[in-house]
Amino acid sequence: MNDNTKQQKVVTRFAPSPTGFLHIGGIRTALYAWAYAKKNNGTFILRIEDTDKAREVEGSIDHIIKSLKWIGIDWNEGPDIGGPNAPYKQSERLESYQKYAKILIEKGFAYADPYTEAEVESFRNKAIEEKRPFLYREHRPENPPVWDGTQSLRFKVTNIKSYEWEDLVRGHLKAGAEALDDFILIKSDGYPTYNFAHIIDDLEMGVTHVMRGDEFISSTPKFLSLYEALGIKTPFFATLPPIMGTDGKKKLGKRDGAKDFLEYEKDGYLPSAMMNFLAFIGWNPGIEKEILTPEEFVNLFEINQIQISGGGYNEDKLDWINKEHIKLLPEDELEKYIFEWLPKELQIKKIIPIIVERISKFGDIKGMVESGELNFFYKEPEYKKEQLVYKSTPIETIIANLKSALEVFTMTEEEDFNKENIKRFLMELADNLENRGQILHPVRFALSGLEKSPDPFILADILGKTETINRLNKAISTLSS
RNA sequence: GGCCUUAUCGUCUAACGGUUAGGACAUCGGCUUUUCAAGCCGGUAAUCCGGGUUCGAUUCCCGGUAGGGUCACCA
Repeated sequence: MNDNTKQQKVVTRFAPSPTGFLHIGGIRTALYAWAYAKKNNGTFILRIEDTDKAREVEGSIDHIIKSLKWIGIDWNEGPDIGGPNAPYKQSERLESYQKYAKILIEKGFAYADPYTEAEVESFRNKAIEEKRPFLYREHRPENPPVWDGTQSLRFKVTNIKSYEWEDLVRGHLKAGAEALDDFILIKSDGYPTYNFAHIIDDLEMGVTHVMRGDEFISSTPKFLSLYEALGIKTPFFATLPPIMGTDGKKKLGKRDGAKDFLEYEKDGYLPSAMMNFLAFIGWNPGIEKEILTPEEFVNLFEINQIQISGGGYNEDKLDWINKEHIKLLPEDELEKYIFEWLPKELQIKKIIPIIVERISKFGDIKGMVESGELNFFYKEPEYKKEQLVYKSTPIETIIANLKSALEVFTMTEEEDFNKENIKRFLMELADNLENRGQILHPVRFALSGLEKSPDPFILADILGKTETINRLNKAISTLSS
């Protein structure tokens, strides 16, 4: 796009405000900024925009850090690790904002707001009533008082025009002069607004690429006029597409069901799968491969492949991606990951294939454990006599079949009692019947007590010879009673 | 209401004027089969509407429609 882009070192940032948990929208923004910096051997900064004391939620910063770390995003500079441009919390950078505020006042680009909040509110209401956009500058005081820090400080727009600019994702963008107003630089409580603070911070931290959601397009003229007044170069802008809610209509937000990002961790999704999933909401590398490791994603990532239009997300796809990532896991990691979710009694190697094979039925591993499908292992199954019967097979036949299975199992040596042998023995018996279900169904049911479960071979293998025989005996006596 | 912005299968998307409009998820069917899954194979399914530019528009332009954003001492 611009030859200079390649020359300078890329510096990106993610700058959330600590007003609660992060949802996938925020993480996605962080992910792209992180990936872009990483791909270009640049710097990725985490900055906390805590200038709104009223909305601040205790513990948010830890929560943000935890969320980012879980998915595998790391940063070169941030509030927890410091860096050359410390501090990384806006509430600790007040002197900087003061400094630039004074420069703006001196240059005639800022003035104190003499109105009370109620007065401004009435101006606004009048504009709304008249169905016009609210513009403070229409009420700009002629002789504003000297700013003493108790009033809010406003930017004075002098160049009222329609701005046009280039966006790395959206291309040519513009906004009407209505988007330009005397916005507040510093609030009456002494804290700067986002509009002011982020520009100063980006300047001081050397941010080269600003990535954010499309809700900032309309305020870009404000930023542009401030860059002009300060006489500083604008960074590159990359506007990210919104993530829509599941209904595909409204933009995703906390009020319409956006989950705390860490919920996905609690449900047992794999962080690499989550990253893969989020990467594709709003970006596409143009190849057919869709399962990407974090490394592959970073290497493939390009700003010009970021989507323009908003996209919804569907958890079906997330479940599928999760399953594919589970398949990618090396054996030891797979075991570690799965065991984390299993009750102690279920933490045995043989159960792993069952989980890998059947997880997509439940979406996430937490759901699978909670379904009770795995309980057969440590809980003696309970069932009714009829449940053991396959279709309309006579009870006597079922009993006889269970007895022949029992006989074969009893004769099998402990060390030969494995899935392959069990299957071979059982299938030999089954093939002599008019229907394989006449033996396979009752054996499976005797072992699991479930209408839907893994096959009887793996069940017997996991339970072991002794327990398998116990359960078959129990089934036979249940049927005989 | 002003300003801005977006528009391809149900969903996420590929296509940078010429393709039988491709892929993935979902869905449907088949195979497999003791159940539910999984796996393999196959099918259905899309360029919002109307004008223009062009030999030729999903692609470029204009209008309409629909969605989204914004108009805070929130970010």
